[in-house]
Amino acid sequence: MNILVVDDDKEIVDSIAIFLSGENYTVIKAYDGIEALDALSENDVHLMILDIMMPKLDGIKTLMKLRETRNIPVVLLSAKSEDADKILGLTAGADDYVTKPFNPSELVARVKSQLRRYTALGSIAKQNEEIVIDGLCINIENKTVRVDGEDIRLTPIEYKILELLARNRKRIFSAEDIYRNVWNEETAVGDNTIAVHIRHIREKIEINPKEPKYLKVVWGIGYKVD
Amino acid sequence: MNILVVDDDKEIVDSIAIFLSGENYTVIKAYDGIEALDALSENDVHLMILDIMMPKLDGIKTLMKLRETRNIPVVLLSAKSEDADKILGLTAGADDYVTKPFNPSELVARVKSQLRRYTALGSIAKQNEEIVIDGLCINIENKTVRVDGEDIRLTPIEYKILELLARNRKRIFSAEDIYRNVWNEETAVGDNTIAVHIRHIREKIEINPKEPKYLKVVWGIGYKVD
DNA sequence: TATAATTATTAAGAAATCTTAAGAAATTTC
DNA sequence: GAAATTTCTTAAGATTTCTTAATAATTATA
Repeated sequence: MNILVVDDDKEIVDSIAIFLSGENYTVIKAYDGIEALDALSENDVHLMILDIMMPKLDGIKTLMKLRETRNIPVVLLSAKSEDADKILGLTAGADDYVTKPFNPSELVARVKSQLRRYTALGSIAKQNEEIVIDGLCINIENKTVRVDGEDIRLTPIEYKILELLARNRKRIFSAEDIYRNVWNEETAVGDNTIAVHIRHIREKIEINPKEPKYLKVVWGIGYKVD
Repeated sequence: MNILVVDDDKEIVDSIAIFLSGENYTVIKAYDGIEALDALSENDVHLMILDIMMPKLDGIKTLMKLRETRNIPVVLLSAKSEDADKILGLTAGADDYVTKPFNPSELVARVKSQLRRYTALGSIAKQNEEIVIDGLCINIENKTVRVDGEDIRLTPIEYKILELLARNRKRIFSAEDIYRNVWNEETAVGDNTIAVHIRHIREKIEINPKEPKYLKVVWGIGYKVD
């Protein structure tokens, strides 16, 4: 679970990070609203702890901006314990409100409580999303693939590559693009590794791998599904 | 939306009721833990506001009893503002904690916040009595499992894991997912616990654990029942 | 057409993941 | 408080998946 901690006071961010890390959460740090929004778009954040008073973009505005697109739990932090502020924050779409100075264990307990509900059974409102391209059918939720009604067994990496390409139909991905998206790392793997995976996927989903119907190569650029 | 308000102080219950009614919520009242549990079984309650210090059955015990079967949001009320109590309450499965004396508008804001999340995620819990998957039959109410008509004895954790997977048929749960749902905690690194429990469950419910019919592995991702 | 560049194929060893077993630690039961 | 049960830890063995490397085939271009 990835938690984004946002406060312009680096000491506070660091101390919160220590407590959360102790509970095996991954912590991402940001020091103002702009940085927070950047971090949100670049990472798979599951919960945000957000200070209200910050330079550039304050917590409430950041929260409202976030709520335009995302629904993750947000715990507001503030020095003010004015009821009016709490109400404003909660009305703006926060899930909880903690006033400074706070007991770190209480904050951790509140984080757990929010995550418990958010990730609880079936709560993650995943609709049964499917990508269908001719006879190729990818079920995102169950991570299953069918071709002409027949179930296909893909390995985790094979599946991720196929989902990436199918999700972005007609877009061309270089080997490097695929690597970055699937492995989430910088260190490059041997450059024909991708080719090998592509071959394996083709072997499984194509009638005739020599003349791929789904997974096509674009010479000198990369691969695509169209 | 129906809100159950529980406090042994009738004045408090009444004043909360006035504020909630003003927001068009329907209020159900109870004055101790026993009454609360009765009210819960007799009404379609969507959220509970629960005082901690009460005669007969205190708030924490009431909450724990509730959590055995239901998942509605619970806001704890307490005169103590001790952090230890907050943590205990939140750990026991509460969704929020408000200390007396409180600003009624803040309480209403927190109620709204909880309901927003609860209803947004479509958590209206369907409590199916039984899950049947071929010869596997799980009775949710009695927490019993039968395979081909024969009773199977599972330990509490084993049962919870199986129910989780069976309730969400075909959905794949990583070890981390299972951990979060069953233990309400994050996984420690290098943990093999889930694998061992899976093995034990298979030993009990599968004819041939080597070729599981119900509890299947999805390599590199997790486990599922389908 | 010859040549260089890129992609495809294959097989095998390396790495990661899962299974199994056995015993220790914690909890519950009697 | 001892025994039984349940849960967790550890580690070796089995299986699956990933990567590498060497070679073949294809495409573009000079």
